[in-house]
Amino acid sequence: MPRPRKRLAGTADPDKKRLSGKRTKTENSGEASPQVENSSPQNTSSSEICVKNLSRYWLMKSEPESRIEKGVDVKFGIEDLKAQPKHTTCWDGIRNYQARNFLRAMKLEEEAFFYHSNCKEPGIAGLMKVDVQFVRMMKRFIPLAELKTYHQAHKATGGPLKNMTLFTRQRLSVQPLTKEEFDFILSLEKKEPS
DNA sequence: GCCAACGTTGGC
DNA sequence: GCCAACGTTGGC
Repeated sequence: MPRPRKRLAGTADPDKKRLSGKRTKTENSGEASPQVENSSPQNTSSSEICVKNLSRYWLMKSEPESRIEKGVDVKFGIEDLKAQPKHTTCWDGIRNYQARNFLRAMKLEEEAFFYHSNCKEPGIAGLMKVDVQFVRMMKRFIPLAELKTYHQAHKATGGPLKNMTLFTRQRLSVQPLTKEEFDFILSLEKKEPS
């Protein structure tokens, strides 16, 4: 069943459902499993993503445009994050196992890109730190199309975005980035839009 | 709004 | 455990 991406919750709200909110029976393993940070480096999935998991940089998707789902507007763009008390929100509403495991693997203060999805212009809008708090806008919006162009080129040249999860794992709403990917994307801010 | 990709469900 | 049907994600 639905209940996709982010649904906001101010700092002040204790009630709301947390990201671990139990739903149907199918939750199995995911729920019971404890912190990922504990000694056991249990494998989440593909080894490749596991490795990235150690990189401690993230990309999190959210929809900046209004869309009603089950009577609730799922809109939550970077401006909405900024508008939260303390610029902070709690990232709930994630059901996909893999995405949830990544949420659990995050540590405070790690950096994450805020990605706008399912909208007119998809792409990376800003920076957050895990907490989840707004840090700053990108100096310029980095469109998906531009990232895709680099991804394609890097597949041939072995550049930093050659394995970017955004393109290799479609539909994953919380994903890890390598330091190389993260730094390269930050470097794009200073470049002219391609 | 369309639809490809892909995750989930459930019958067998 | 297989796999068809179904539901969701998200670009275009």
